[in-house]
Amino acid sequence: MDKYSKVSITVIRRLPKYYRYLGELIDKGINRISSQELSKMTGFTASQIRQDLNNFGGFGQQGYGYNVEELHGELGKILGLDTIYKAVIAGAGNLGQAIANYKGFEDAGFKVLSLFDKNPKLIGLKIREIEIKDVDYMVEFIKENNVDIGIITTPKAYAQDIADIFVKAEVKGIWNFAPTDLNVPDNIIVENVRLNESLFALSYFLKQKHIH
Amino acid sequence: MDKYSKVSITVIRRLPKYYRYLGELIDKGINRISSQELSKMTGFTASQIRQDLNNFGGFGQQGYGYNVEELHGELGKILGLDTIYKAVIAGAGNLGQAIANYKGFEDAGFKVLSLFDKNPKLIGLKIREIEIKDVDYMVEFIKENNVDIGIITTPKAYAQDIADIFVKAEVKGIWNFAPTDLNVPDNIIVENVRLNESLFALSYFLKQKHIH
DNA sequence: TAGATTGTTAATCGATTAACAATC
DNA sequence: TAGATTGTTAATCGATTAACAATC
Repeated sequence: MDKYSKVSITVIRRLPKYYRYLGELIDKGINRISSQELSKMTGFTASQIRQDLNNFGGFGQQGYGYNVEELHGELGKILGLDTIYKAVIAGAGNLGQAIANYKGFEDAGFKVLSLFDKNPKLIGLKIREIEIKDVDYMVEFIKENNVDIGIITTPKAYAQDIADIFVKAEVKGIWNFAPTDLNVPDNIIVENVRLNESLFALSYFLKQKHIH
Repeated sequence: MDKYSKVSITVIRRLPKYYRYLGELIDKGINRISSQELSKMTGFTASQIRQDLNNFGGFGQQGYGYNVEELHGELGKILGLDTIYKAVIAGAGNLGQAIANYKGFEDAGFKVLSLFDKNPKLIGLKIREIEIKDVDYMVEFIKENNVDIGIITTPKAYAQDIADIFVKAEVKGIWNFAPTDLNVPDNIIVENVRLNESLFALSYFLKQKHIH
C-alpha cells in the first residue's frame, strides 16, 4: 500500500528544499527550528510548511517547533534517500559523463554502475572508475546486476530506442534528459529534466524585462 | 510595459511544450491543428490549451483550429526565441562543457561566448571553438562583450561568489545549476535547474512504488 | 448552409493562506 | 503558569475544467 498516495505532487516537489535547508542547519549546529524560521529561509509560508509536513506525520511539538535532525531524517526516509538504487547511464557524451561525476547523486542514494554508448572511441574509457561499455550489452548488464534506474543522456533521436531497451530490461524508473516525451508502460516511473524548457522560460523572462 | 505581466508562471512553463510539439508537426508537414488534437499530444486538456493560448491573443479560427506554422512562430516570439542572448559559462568542468556543446542552446537563441574556470589545467583549452579563460578576467569580458546571461556550473561552494561577480558585471539573467539559492538583486532574473530535486522526486516515486 | 472549433464565461476543483484551539 | 508554536479546520484564492454562444 502506498502510504502517501493522496499527497499531491506539488507538495512532494517542495520536500527536497526543506531537506536541503535542514541539512544546512545541521551543519551550523542548530537543532531546533520553527515553521516561521523555515518560512524565512525557504520563502514558503509558515502555514504551508506546517500543512506540507503534516501530510506525513506530526513531526513538530507545540510551543517548541521541529527538531532539525529528526525532521531531516524523516524527510530523507520519505524521499527514499535511505534506499540505494543502482543506475546505468545511456549516452556517455559530456552530459552522461557530467552525471557520472556528479557528487549529489550518491547523496540521493544512487550508484552509477556503468555508462553505455555506441561510439567505439568512447567504449572502454573510464570515467571515475566507471567503464563505458557497448550499448549492445546493456540489457544483459541491467538484468545481471538488477539495475533499478536507467538514465538517458543521448541525443533526442535515440531517446525512445533507449527507453525501449530499458523497458525490455525491466528497470523501475527512467531519468530522462532528452527533450522528448517517452512512451513507456505505466508501471515505469519517468522523471524528465527539461533543460530546454528551463532555458525557454529564462528567455521569456528576459524578453519581458527588456520590453518592460 | 510588460505585455503579459498578468499571465501566470504555470502557463508560461507550458508554452515550451506547445512549441516543441508544433515544431514536430511542422517537420511532418502538418499545417493545421485543433486544441483537441494538441490535447492528445501534450496531455493537457483542450480547454486548458485554448485558455493558455488566449492569454497571448486569438491565434485560432472557429471551425478550423490553429495554423501550425503561425502558432509556432507566435510562441517563439513570446518565448523570446527570436532574440539572441550572449552567454558565458562559469565552471568548465563536465557540466559546463556539456552545456557549451548543447545544441538546443542555440535553438533558444543563446550564444556561448566563453567558458571560465580557475583550474590552470583547463584554462586555454577549447571546447568546440570556445576557449576556456581564467575566471579573474570574467567581469572585464562580460562588460566588453555585453554578455546578457551568466551560467553557473561550478560546485555549490563557489556558486554565490560567481553570482556576485555576475551581478557586478551586470548580466541580465543567471542560469544556475548549483543546488543553492542565490542572493541577487531583484532586477536580475534567476532560473534554477535543480537536478537534485528532480532526482529526489524520482527517488520518492520509486520508494512509493516499492511499498505499493 | 451545416459542421466544426474557437474564444470566453461560469462552475468546479485544488492549493494556499488565515485563524485558532490544543498543548508543549 | 505564561508564552510559543504546532496541528488542523475554515476561508480564500487561483487554476482547471465544463459549457456554449460566436463564427469561420
